[in-house]
Amino acid sequence: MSTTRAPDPARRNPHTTAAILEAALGMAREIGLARVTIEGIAARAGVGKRTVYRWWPSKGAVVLDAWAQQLEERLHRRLDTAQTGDFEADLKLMVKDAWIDTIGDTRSVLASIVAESQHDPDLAAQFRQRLIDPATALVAERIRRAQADGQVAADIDPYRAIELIYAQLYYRLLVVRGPNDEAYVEDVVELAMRGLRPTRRSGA
Amino acid sequence: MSTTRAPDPARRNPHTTAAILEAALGMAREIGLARVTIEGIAARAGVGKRTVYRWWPSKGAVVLDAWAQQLEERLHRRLDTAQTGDFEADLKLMVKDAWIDTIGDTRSVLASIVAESQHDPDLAAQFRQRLIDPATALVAERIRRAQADGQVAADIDPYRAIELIYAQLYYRLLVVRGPNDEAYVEDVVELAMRGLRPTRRSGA
Amino acid sequence: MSTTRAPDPARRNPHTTAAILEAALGMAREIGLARVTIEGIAARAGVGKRTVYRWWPSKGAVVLDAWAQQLEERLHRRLDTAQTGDFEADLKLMVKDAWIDTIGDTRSVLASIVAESQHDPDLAAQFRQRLIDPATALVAERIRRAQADGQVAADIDPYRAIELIYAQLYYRLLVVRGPNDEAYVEDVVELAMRGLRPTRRSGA
Amino acid sequence: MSTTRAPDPARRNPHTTAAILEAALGMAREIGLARVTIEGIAARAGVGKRTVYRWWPSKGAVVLDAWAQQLEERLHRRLDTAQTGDFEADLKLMVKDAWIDTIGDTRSVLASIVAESQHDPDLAAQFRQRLIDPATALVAERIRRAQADGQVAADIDPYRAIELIYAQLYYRLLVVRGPNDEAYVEDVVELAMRGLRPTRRSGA
DNA sequence: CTATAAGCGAGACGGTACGTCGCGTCTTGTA
DNA sequence: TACAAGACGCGACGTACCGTCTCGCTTATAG
Repeated sequence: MSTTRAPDPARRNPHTTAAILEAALGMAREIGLARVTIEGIAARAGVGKRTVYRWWPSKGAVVLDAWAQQLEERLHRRLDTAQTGDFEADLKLMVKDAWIDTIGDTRSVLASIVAESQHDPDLAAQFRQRLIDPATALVAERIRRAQADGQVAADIDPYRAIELIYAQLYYRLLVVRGPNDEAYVEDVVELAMRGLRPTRRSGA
Repeated sequence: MSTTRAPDPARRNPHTTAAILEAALGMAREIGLARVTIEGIAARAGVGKRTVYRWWPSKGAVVLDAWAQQLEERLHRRLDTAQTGDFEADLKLMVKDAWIDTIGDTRSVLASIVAESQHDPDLAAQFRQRLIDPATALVAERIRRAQADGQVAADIDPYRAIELIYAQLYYRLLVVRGPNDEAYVEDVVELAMRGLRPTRRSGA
Repeated sequence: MSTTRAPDPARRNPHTTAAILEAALGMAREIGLARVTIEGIAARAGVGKRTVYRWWPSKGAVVLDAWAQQLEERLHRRLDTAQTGDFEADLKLMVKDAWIDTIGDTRSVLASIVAESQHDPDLAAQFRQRLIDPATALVAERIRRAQADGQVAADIDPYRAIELIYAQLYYRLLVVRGPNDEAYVEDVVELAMRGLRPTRRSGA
Repeated sequence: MSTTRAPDPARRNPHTTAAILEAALGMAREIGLARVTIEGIAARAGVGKRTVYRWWPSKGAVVLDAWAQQLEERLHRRLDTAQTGDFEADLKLMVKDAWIDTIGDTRSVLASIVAESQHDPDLAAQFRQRLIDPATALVAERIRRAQADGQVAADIDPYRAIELIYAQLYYRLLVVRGPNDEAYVEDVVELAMRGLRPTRRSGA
């Protein structure tokens, strides 16, 4: 009974889809998401505006889609292989891989997606679902192992531990100036670890 | 020799200024900064658009100005009076005052100003200058005293300590869902304090 | 290679076009072309400004278009049927038809289009092409026949003869006050005819 | 009891006045009256807008004032000295003096003042009073003498005769393209004279 | 010989309209 | 039915001038 019929994904043209995603991500990196427009994406992809609107609800969604896809390609190389016995070392590896190697040169895209999602709850949800949640789950698992090992205090909520680390990175990305490089990631993890380690004297 | 002359602040009409700031902040709270327009601000303030553009470069700047001014009025009530001997207690008081009592009900304005500042470096600079820096300076001073007291490890950079706390608050505001209330502030400070206290073993 | 593509006339919406033309002419008659605005036309036609700008370069062009179209509808009724044997009588009929019956109540629109065309060469060209030239051609033909008949001196340029007549009408319209009615048209033609008739004595 | 007092002409600053008139005329000649603005005049004259509005009601009035003043300076050289016995020759001299020598290079200013006066009745009145009427009176006098001489038919209204001539010049200025030079002035007068001369047969 | 009322420069102000951009919906024609 | 193309109604952009106003400064009589 709906007036506007839902599009049929089976008939979706993959070349068109790829062209749109590439145009969107390219423009976001070149001029910033804020200055990207759907008209611009469509023109650059050689596509009608209608076609963009058919498959995505907003420019943020297109760019998130394109960007997340690129991240996923970069991602599955390492992460779960980073499994030495030393939790702090592993943590540094995991965070560096995610923040430096994977996100790396597209940090401004990340920043503008977070910005955009402040007034677009759907985008915010998509963002968390596609980026925050998977990354978090992976690290949470490792933290739980570290708690079993006794390398992390048992009374700490793994998700709060993750917040403690990522919050610092996002804070530098979004709020204050300052380096956000490999050395900083190490510092971030070290500062966090001070609070995560079991209190030694407690057992004495 | 300049084509566009700078306006003379001495001739600025204070009633007009106040009307614009009030309109801007009101609209930002009601419909969100993203949907605020300069046209709308001007209309609501009963003012020509030109008058807004004469004194502010962007809608973000107007809203930041209005909001910061409101915060400053709320602010000078407590902050520096929060001086018991217990650093952790003081810290909780200071952060609660800033985050709950002062910012409190205008958190969405804060979020959208940070969002806007992702593609507006001037706004970002203004934001840091008017909000981040003063709040930071105050807390940094207290941390230094706590280091002298031995309540905070001497090898910690006070600014990193502040980041450790505020980053958590901003992370919940901007990136992940979750309560951001008084109880959370306490938790944030407690988690941070775990890492800030001097390592007991060092003296042994 | 062109930045701004030309719009495709085939996709022009005829209802929209008609609404714009009607609005434009209506406003020009009611408040005068000088106080007509494109914004106003668009609003009255229930149309976006963009749509007006897409098809016409200026408000003068819209009004000229609307007005000329109306004149053309009024026109094809008579003009060429005015063919008695008496040239002066025919001339009076033709000019009255054009100036009184056709232009008649829209004289102020004519005046303001001429005014506007003083600083808009494109409009001036359009105006001549759509109004002056066709009217002139028709009368010129009749004058040539009168010259063959011996009712008009053979050594006179038909276009100068037409100027002699129309110039008087436009002069009253644009420059000096005074009636510009049916009686005046007769007077204008009579005064012109004094100079157009063959010099009688020449043959004696 | 009037709220806004009339300005006192005795206290008017002649330097200011001159600067405004010069700026206005200069701009009208350079960019056309249509693109002249009161703001522009004031800026170029180094004068406050208020001062312009104090003494003139519109930009058209300023430019007319400046232009008429210049014409008056140029004018009193000849006109009434053009008094040979031959009316046609005198007429040519008078019209050439007015149209070629006096108005000459400022014809576009004349055109735009006539244009402007289509929607500004005050300007229209000023224009006729300062330019049309004096020029007309002078020629009318000479025509009356020619009627007494028998060089012009007695049954012709001198003002209609003047219209017959000037209308042709204004028509070329305002409505159609074509030369408007010395040769054309001669042609205009000659064509008009065909109709103005007494009908020879009348005496038979 | 002051003082008080212009004229004047400067330009802020509330407005209206400009001409442009991008939105999201729509229609048309092609494959 | 997906798609390229783009017209359309709409709302906002940032700018230009409008004509009025308020501010100090200067200038020129009138007390």
